[in-house]
Amino acid sequence: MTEEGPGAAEAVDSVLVALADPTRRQLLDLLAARGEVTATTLAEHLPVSRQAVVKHLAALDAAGLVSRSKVGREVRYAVRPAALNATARWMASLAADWDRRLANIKRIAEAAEAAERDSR
Amino acid sequence: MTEEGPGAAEAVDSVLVALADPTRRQLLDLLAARGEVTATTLAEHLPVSRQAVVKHLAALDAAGLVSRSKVGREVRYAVRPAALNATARWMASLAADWDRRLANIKRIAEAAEAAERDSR
DNA sequence: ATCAGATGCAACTCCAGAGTTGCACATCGG
DNA sequence: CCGATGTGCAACTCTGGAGTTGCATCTGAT
Repeated sequence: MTEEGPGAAEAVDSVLVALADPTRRQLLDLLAARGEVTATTLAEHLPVSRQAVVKHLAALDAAGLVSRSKVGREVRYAVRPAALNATARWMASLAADWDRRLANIKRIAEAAEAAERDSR
Repeated sequence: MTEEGPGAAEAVDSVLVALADPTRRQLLDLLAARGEVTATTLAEHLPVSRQAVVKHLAALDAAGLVSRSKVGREVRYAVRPAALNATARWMASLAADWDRRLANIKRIAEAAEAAERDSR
């Protein structure tokens, strides 16, 4: 385990940074609900300009969370679940790792306490 | 579903924001590896000042990712897996939701294509 | 009592990124 | 061809957060 190919750490980083912004999460919600949508259409449903939406979509694209496809003169974006899934698994394994270490520490602490009790 | 108590969205937000910073992730790594550590000790293993570490720990504490415990004159921090686990589950269900919607959209698109083929 | 180590508080600098505006460039419809 | 719509590019402002420094405060040890 802990072997998920080169650049895995950077991928997780970009996904976390992307998800940290509430506007970007809202964009992902809209994309998940509507399928393929253009930046202009998305901007109509948000309190920010089209350019701001475009920048956010660029960040989401760099993180692998959305896909771009040009259709005629417009660019349609769609949600891409793979990266989110990978990050969710990374997070779950990290939490499991913490649990394991905490159990270890607790065990050691109890052993030390027992030794202390015996010594006096 | 989608009913995880009041403030669930804010909790997820604070966890994502906390995890978005590389220094804070490094702090979590150190805490997971060493158990209970003080801010001063953590700062010795990082390229930033103790005050910076304290601020990061405050953010992690607010997100529920670490716990504080005063022991004499020092304050020891420890990792707390629950919040990370909850966020991992939230993320996994979100990814599953996207998958479901994408499957739906694909089905509709294929049905439309079939209708198009029949009509001509 | 006193010194040293640890934490808390406050004010400050600095910069990445969120958002904007303006305009140039492509493309579709008539 | 021409107007309308959609996109791309660039420069700009501005706020929040990351980091620092200085000092005050508290506690443990000799």
